[in-house]
Amino acid sequence: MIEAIARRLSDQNSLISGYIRRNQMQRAHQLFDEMPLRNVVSWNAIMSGQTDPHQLHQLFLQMKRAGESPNQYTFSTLISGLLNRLQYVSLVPQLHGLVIHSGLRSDVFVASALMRGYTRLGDREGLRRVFDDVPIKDVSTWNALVVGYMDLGFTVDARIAFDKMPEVNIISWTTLFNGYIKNRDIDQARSIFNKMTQKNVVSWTAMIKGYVRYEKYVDAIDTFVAMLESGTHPNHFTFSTLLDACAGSSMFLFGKQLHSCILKSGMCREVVLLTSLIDMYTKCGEIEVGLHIFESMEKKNTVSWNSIIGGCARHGLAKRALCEFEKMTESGVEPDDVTYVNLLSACVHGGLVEEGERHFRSMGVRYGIQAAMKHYTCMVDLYGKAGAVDKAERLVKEMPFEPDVGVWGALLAACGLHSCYEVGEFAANGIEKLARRNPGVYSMLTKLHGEKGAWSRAIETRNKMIEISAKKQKAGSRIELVI
DNA sequence: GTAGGGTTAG
Repeated sequence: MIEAIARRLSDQNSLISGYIRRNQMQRAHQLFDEMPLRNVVSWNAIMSGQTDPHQLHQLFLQMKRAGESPNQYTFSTLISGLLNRLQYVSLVPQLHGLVIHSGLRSDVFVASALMRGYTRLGDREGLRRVFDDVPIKDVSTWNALVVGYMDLGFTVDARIAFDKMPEVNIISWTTLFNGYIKNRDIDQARSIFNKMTQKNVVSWTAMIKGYVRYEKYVDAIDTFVAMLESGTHPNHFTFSTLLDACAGSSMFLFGKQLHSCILKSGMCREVVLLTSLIDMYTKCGEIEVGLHIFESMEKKNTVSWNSIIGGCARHGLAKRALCEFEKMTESGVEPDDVTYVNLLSACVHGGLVEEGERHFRSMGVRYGIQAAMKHYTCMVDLYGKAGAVDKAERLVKEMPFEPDVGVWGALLAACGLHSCYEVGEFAANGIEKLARRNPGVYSMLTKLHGEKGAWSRAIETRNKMIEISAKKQKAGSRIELVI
C-alpha cells in the first residue's frame, strides 16, 4: 500500500518535470495543484520551471509553510532563479545562512549558485568564502571562481585561480579569455584563445563578439572566416553577433549574405535572430525591410519592439514609432527603459514636444520605469531642438542627478542652434567641469560669442582652442566590406 | 523522479 503511494508520487513528479521540459507550464501547475501528496522533489520540480523570481520566491515560502524542508536541489534552483532580478539578489546572504544552517554548504551545485550570487552583489569576500567552504571542488566550482573574479574586475586573481585549477575544460578556457574581453584586454584574450587546443562554437562566438564589442569589425570577420575554415558551424548566437557587426559598421552586403545563410540554415524563426536582422536592416538604411521582417514575426518581445521603434526613430518616422509603441502596449508586451529612450528620440526627430512630455511623465506612473540620465538627455534634446531652450535649461537644473556630458552637450547644441548665449555659457561650464578642454565646447562657444558680437571673448576662446591644438574632428566614412 | 559553469538581439 505504502509502496503504491510512493510509486504514484514518484510518477507524478516525473510527469511534472516532463511537462516543464516541454515548456507546458500550465499542465505542470495543474498537476502539482491536484496532487494529494507532495514531497520535496515535487516542490523542486515545480520551482525549476518558474522563471519569474517573485513567483519562485513565493513557491519557496509556500513550501516552507507546508512543512517541507528544502534540500540541495531546492537551494540551487532557488538561488539561480533569483539572480536575474536585482531586488532578489539581496536575499543571497540570507539564503547562504539557511544553506549553512541546513548543512548544505559543501554541495557543489549550491556553492556555484551562491558564488554567482555574491558576484552579482559585488562581494569578493563572499565569493571566496563560499568557494573555500567546499571541501571537494569540481571544475564548475573553479570556473565559478574565475568568472566571479573576472566579472568583479580582478583579472590577476582570476588568472591565479585558473593556473591553480586541478583540471580545466573548454569552459574554463572560454571563461578566462572572455573575462579578459569583459575587462577590455582584447589582446590578452586573443593570446589565450590562440593557446586553446580545442575550440567550439561557443568559444569562437565569444571571440568574435569580443571584437565586435570593441568595434574591431575586420578582426571579427577574419575570426569568423577562421572559424568556418576550422570546420566549426555557426549557430544563432554566432549569426546574431555577426549581424551586430554589420549593424555597427553598415556592412549591408555582408548583412544580406548572412540573412540568406540564416534562411537556408532553418534558424530563421529565432526571436533573437529576427531582432538582430531588423536592427541590421534599419541601421543600414533599409527601414522598409526591417518593418517587413517585424510584421512577419510570430512572437515579439520587448527587445523586438524596441528595435523597430528605434529603427523608425532613426529614420525620422516619429509618428510610426509612436504608433508601434501603442501597438506594443496593446499587445501586452511591457515597455522598459530602452523603449522609452527610443520613443523619446522619435519625438526629438519629429519635434513632437507634447507627445514626448506625455510619455516622459507616464513612464514612471504607468510602468514603474524610473527616468534615468539617458531619458533626461532625450528631453533636453527634445526641448532644445524645438527651440524651448528655457525649458531645457530648467530640466537640467531640476534633474535628480548631476548632468553628464551628454546632457550638457544636448543643451549646448540647442544653444548653438538657437543662438542662446547665456545658457550656452552655462552649458559650456558644465562640460568643462567634467571633460576639460573639450574642443567641441570651444568651437561652439566661439560661435556664440561671435554671434553676440562679443569679439574679444570670441578671440579669447579661439586662442584657447589653438592653445590645446583642438581641431574639429574630421569626417570619415567606412568602406563596405564584402567577403 | 528534482539542480550548476563559457557564446545572442534593442
